[in-house]
Amino acid sequence: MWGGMGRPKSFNQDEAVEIALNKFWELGYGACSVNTLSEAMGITRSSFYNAFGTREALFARAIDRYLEMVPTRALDLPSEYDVPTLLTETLREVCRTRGEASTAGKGCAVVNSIVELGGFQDPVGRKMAGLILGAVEQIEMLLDQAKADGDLHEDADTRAMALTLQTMIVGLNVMCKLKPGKDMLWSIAQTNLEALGLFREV
Amino acid sequence: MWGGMGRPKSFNQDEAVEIALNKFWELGYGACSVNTLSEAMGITRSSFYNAFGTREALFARAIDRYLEMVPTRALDLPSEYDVPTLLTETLREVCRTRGEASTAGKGCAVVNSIVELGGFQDPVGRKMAGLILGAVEQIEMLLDQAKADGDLHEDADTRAMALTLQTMIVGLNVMCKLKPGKDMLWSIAQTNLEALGLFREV
DNA sequence: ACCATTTTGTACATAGCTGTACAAATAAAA
DNA sequence: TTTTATTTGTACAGCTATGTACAAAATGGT
Repeated sequence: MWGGMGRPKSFNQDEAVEIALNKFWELGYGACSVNTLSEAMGITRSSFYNAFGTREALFARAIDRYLEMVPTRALDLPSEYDVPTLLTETLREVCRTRGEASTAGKGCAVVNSIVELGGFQDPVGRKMAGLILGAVEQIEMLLDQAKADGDLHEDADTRAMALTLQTMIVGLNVMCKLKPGKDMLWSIAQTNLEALGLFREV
Repeated sequence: MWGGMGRPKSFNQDEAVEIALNKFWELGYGACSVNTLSEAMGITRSSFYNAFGTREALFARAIDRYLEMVPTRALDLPSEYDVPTLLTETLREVCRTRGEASTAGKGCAVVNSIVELGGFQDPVGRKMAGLILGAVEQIEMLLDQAKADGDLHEDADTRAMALTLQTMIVGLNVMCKLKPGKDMLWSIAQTNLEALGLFREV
């Protein structure tokens, strides 16, 4: 074979994606120009276009990275808890994370994108909307499991309950922008879980 | 006194504010340049600056206009209904309005602004956040009334319930961006009201 | 007819963003 | 050392946004 491996990148791709995620998260998709992003990454626009192609492609990678750290991730993983406890503890974690002073008011990158991009109107927004609707289905599966476990009444409408829970989670991701601190958020989550008969004290 | 009344405006201020509101609502604050706005209004940028001063000042007027038509407005007005019925019917109206095909996915202008502007971080966002927190207090007052009327248990935490209801309303204003139609939204609202013991069939 | 007042149209200077193009730099392989 | 591959720095042309400035236009009062 001919040819060498070429000049190596002067930066770490994954670190750059992480930086981009934080910018997108903090400022929103539209407010993050290629200038803003590449400057934050410490690379030139030239390298940006070379490495990521388009801003939208980078955004997709940034969201993938985000999904690895989202506080509701526990709902997708196998758990040792029963479903009500899993939901209670996951929501406690959501409230803790979203109320934290260090990430004050940033909320959820997916929710932010949906609102900013106009939801199903926009191609990127549709992808984000799909993530939320997928999460609803996952919660519905958990609630069906709870029913099978005897943790939920046999005639409970798990689809409606799942939608309600997801709506509260989405709501929390907006309410956390009103003022810092987890107390208000946890009061909301706890009231909601209790009303649905899903609250468990560990 | 000297001087005449000067050249009259070639456009209607209130109509212009209404047009601006629809643009802000549809595209978001950041995406509405003075160019975009004045073009939609059918006036020159010159007239724009003359009539409204700054984009932020116009936004404030647009939001005032919005608040006159927000579907939760009924909660601030005197009502012939008891509190649970008022809440049920208001939420039915929220679901109807937000699910309408004609305004598909626009959601709530206040919620959109809070998310876009970063909530309490931004001066404009803080004003919007204040509107939501004020609405929570209004709902709390209504729930206290419900308690006095015997429509709510004496030991109900009206503050926490008000926060929960407002969080659901905020959530609905995001969920309506996922797909059009009122059915999903009303399923959420009904489940929530029933869980809180506030649902009333008319 | 003239004046004072206000709006409107046009122009200007400054700045930022976009995507592309191309040469310089860096690395490995032949 | 030469060749090939890739990244990086710089530059460019086109577009858009911003805020200001100033003359032209339109009105009522004197």
